[in-house]
Amino acid sequence: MADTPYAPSRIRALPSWLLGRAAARGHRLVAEALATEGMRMMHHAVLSAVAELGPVSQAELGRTVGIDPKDMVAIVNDLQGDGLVTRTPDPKDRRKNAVEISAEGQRRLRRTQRLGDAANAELTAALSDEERAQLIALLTRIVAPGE
Amino acid sequence: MADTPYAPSRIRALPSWLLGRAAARGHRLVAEALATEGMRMMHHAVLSAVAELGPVSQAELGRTVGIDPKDMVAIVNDLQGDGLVTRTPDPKDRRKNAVEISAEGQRRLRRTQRLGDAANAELTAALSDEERAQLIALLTRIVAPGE
DNA sequence: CAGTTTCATTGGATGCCCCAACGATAACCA
DNA sequence: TGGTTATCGTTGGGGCATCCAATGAAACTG
Repeated sequence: MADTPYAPSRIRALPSWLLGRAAARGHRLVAEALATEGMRMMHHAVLSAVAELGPVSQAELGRTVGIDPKDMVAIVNDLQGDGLVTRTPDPKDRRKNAVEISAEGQRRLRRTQRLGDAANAELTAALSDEERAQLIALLTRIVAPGE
Repeated sequence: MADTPYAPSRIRALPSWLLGRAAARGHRLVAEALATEGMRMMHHAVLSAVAELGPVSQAELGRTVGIDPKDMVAIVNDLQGDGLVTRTPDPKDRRKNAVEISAEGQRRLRRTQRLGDAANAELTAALSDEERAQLIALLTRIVAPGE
């Protein structure tokens, strides 16, 4: 301990630290890319989930994307205000809103998906295809440790 | 595109998304561990950097750890209030504060380092030693793309 | 010596996460 | 059936981390 007086920071070698830094860079790159279409990351994630799940309740959207119901209200409000999704009462369960993507939402989603992919390509530009696949596999196991 | 109607979310396979999720889990694990010593992540990081760099200005600390000067003021205030660091005016440059770790700060740092290491072990528990080293290497290249 | 830069500090804004409550509705179960 | 429990959307509030702008003091530059 005392014999390593000026060792390079232990913290910088910790997975939690590296993950935080890498995530920050990824967030910045993606956010900047999406901003050119006036979209934010969580809005894009929700829009993508809506496109994928079809008519879906806000609660299920929140579980899928990992967003607090409180924040989901604001996001769906924004998406609806921009005409990207529709929010209609579910006739089968009148508690729920059936959130569905609109035609303009699909067009917007195609553009933002391209932007997101490009940002991710830049994020992992230093990696080969094989290394990128390795990283994704390792991260997946860290994110869902029990599954 | 149209032939994958219910494909699992594209977003969940993006490095930026996985990094965000993994970083969130790492942050949660480390923060919970450090909380048992009444410390927060950034406080621990700054304390570790102070121990490593010796008497150092807040600005250099901020550059090392990647913290906004505004936040550094509050963190050093807390660390000083807990008697973990000392903040004395630098005689050579009266703009700077010379931040230095105290004896109690070193004791605290030893404990929080153990806690941080344990949390990181839990974070990467699903990985073998070799995979953990791979992950660290890949993340390092993502964090510092040009270097 | 004048202009520029750095430093510590303050102020303010934003985004994400968590907890609590509410009225309406649905599901469960005895 | 009726009474309890759970879910849904929504509103409210708070904590925490990150970021940008500005300021006065001090140092550096040419």
